[in-house]
Amino acid sequence: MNSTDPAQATIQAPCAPRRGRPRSEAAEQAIVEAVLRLLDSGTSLGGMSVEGIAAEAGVGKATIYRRWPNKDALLLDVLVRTELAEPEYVGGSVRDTLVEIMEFFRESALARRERPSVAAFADQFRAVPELHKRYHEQVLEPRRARLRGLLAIGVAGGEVRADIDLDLLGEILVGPMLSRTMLHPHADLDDPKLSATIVDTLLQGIAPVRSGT
Amino acid sequence: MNSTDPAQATIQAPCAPRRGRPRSEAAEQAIVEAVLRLLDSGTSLGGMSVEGIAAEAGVGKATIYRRWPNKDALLLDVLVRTELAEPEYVGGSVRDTLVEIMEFFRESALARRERPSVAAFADQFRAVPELHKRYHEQVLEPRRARLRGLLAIGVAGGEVRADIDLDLLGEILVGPMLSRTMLHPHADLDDPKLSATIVDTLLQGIAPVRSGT
Amino acid sequence: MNSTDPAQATIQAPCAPRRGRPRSEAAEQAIVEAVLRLLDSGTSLGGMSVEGIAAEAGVGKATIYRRWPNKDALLLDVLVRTELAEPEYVGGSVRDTLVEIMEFFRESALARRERPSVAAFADQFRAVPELHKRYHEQVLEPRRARLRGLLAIGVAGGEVRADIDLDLLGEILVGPMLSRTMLHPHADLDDPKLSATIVDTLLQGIAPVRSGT
Amino acid sequence: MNSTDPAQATIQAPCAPRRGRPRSEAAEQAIVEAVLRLLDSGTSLGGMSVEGIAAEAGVGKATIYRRWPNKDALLLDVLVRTELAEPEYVGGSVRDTLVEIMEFFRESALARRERPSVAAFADQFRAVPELHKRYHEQVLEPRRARLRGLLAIGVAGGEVRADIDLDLLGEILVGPMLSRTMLHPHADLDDPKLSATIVDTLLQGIAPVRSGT
DNA sequence: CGATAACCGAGACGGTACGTCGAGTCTTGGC
DNA sequence: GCCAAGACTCGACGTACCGTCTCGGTTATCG
Repeated sequence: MNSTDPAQATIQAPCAPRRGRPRSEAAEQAIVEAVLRLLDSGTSLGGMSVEGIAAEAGVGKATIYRRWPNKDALLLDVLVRTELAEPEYVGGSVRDTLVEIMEFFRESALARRERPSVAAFADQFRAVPELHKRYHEQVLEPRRARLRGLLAIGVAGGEVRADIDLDLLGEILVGPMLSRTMLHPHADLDDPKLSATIVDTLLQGIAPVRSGT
Repeated sequence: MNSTDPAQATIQAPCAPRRGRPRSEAAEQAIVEAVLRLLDSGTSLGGMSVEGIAAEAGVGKATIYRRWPNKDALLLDVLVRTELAEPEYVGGSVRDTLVEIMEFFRESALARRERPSVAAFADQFRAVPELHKRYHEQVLEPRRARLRGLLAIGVAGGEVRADIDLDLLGEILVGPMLSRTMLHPHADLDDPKLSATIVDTLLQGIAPVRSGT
Repeated sequence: MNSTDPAQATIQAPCAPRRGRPRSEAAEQAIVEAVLRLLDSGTSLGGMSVEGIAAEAGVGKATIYRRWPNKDALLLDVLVRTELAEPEYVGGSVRDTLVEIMEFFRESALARRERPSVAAFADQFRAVPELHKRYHEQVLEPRRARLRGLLAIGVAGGEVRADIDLDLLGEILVGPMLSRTMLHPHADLDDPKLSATIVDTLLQGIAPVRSGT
Repeated sequence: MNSTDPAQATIQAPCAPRRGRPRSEAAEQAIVEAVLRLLDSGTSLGGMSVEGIAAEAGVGKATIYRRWPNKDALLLDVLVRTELAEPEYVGGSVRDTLVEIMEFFRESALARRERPSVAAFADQFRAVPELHKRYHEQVLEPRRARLRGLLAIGVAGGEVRADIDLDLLGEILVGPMLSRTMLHPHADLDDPKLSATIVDTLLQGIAPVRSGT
């Protein structure tokens, strides 16, 4: 990822006009799929070029720039679109649901299509606030809200202590997955017990069982 | 950050020859300092160019490429070199030492010089294993070992449960700092109570104090 | 003049495509004129850089490389384009026409724009046959054919002996001009009688008038 | 051939110092031979680099620059040194001697070692007067003087007309060889009758035998 | 139904940076 | 003061992309 840096750019999803020939739905799809195909064929997100994408998609460069203001916006959009849909967590104890959530993160991280990874944008998030804003609004905040809701239920049901910052809790939970995605991209994510271990460790704490016991 | 991607590159610190005019120590320093100076003056890590660095350092491009195989290697090297030195954690309870460690991470993340941030490399770590290897060996693994040692003391002293994967524990601890650096680079890191909160949350667990007790 | 030597390069005049935005006629002209302007301002052909030309022309380097495969091809093309147009030699005796032709060569050699001189390519002609081929086809052969035609008329009209290799004759005639361009570039070319002297010397021979006379 | 052009450089043969260790004769020879060897192995004069020469000669670059002020000076020096020694023209008619001289030129042009050809310097002669001066003094002028002497004998003996500029005559004679070296480097030089043809053509003139006869 | 506005693929445009190479100079240790 | 080796600065090479701008041609919708 680079762009010439000046960190301006207004990141936005494709914006529609009103008159004349309408934009080709097919072209848009071809572009996104071309990115995915290139990713599959070994190109890293950062090593992607708009020219390459256009060629792979059989599309003119202008057709891309008509839809996204720049390369980063396109790539981030692909990232957002390929975010796995988080399942509805309906029944069960809060503990079990937390494990389910962690499993979702683990599988997301494993997913072949997860390759367009947030990692590629971490640096841009700092430099291009719009980029971060978009990802935050579309992915991070909804996820965080959902988690907060769940934990609130846990608090109400007595499964979770009431004096805890729920957002911080989310960050702690996500920590290991994030660490393995960002800092140790070759780390092992295959162990299906990982999620349960994390949740239980956090629930029980790491200090030996207290007092009277 | 980009490079032409092919993810080959042999990342290594400048390797010295033995015959002929020796490499100029001054030049090397000038280069690293030029990077830092550019960072200060607003250039983002990703927006840095070798040509700009050479100019700022008053050095020929070849002098840079003689020492590092490409831009990324140089930038990573600067990142490694500017990593704050982790203090010796000598006395006190394990809990207090953990808080100190977290404070170190928080301050690192805040530090002006932290701007050459890991975030810029997260994507490269996936694509260029040598890059990751170097960072892992020089920064991550030492840090992890230190943490493991400390937690082992905690286990021995009865402050930490014995049945926990210490590396995983490290990942959990670091989680919030990582999350705020990578995913929420504009997040608040100023609260000095944050470290204690995280450590204590983890020590006590988030489930209400357990029964019979 | 140098290039990295390997003497491959396919020298050709700018070749047009058929689809997409057509090549800018203006850019092409700007490039050639920039070369000429630089020549005027003192830069020697050999000391010319593509970067300098691009800058002077207000054009991207790629725009140059899109049209010519390398620096030498561009420079040769400029040389060919600035070759003075040989006048039509219509009336008069063959002797007078030969003098006219020699005058043309003399004036070409003198011409300000003659500065992009063949001399700069003499070495390349040996190493890069395509370069020579192009110059031969576009400049040398037409000139030689014209000369051959004229001399043939001379033979028919009894002004020139019939047993002479007309191409060799051409080489002999051109000799002094070539010598002064290549070996004695500071030699005197101002004497307007030079051409007549050469032609008459050659017509009459250098041996004293023969026999009966 | 290029150099950064500024056409200054003081061209001179290796100039000796006075104190300390004397210059290695062997090194000098190794350098010249390295150039010749590179020429043999296909490198063109223009495509030669000082670094390559130094490597081929097993010599430091400084050792070269201690002897010649720059690349062109070295190359010209090699050119001058490899100039074939012109034979003594002792007996026979002036016509026969002229043919011998032309043969010498033809063989020089053919000679394997003639590859370090004047052609490579034609452009530099214009831009770097010192370069031309040296070649002129060491090669061209002696040759011209010898020719002038011979022709003077011819005039005295009645073989050559008295009213002719002898230097111009030399240029006319050399013309075809020069043309074939410079403009038609792939031209045929194998015909041993060529020299006689040129000389006789010039002696007799190209106009039909004159009147009264 | 014909005009017209916005689309489309292709590819050229001015730029910036890449990583490499070479020129001519400087600096080691060693003879 | 020489030597080989190889550093140094500088500047150009030819390539690759960026984001923009034309081309000629196509396709919906409006008048």
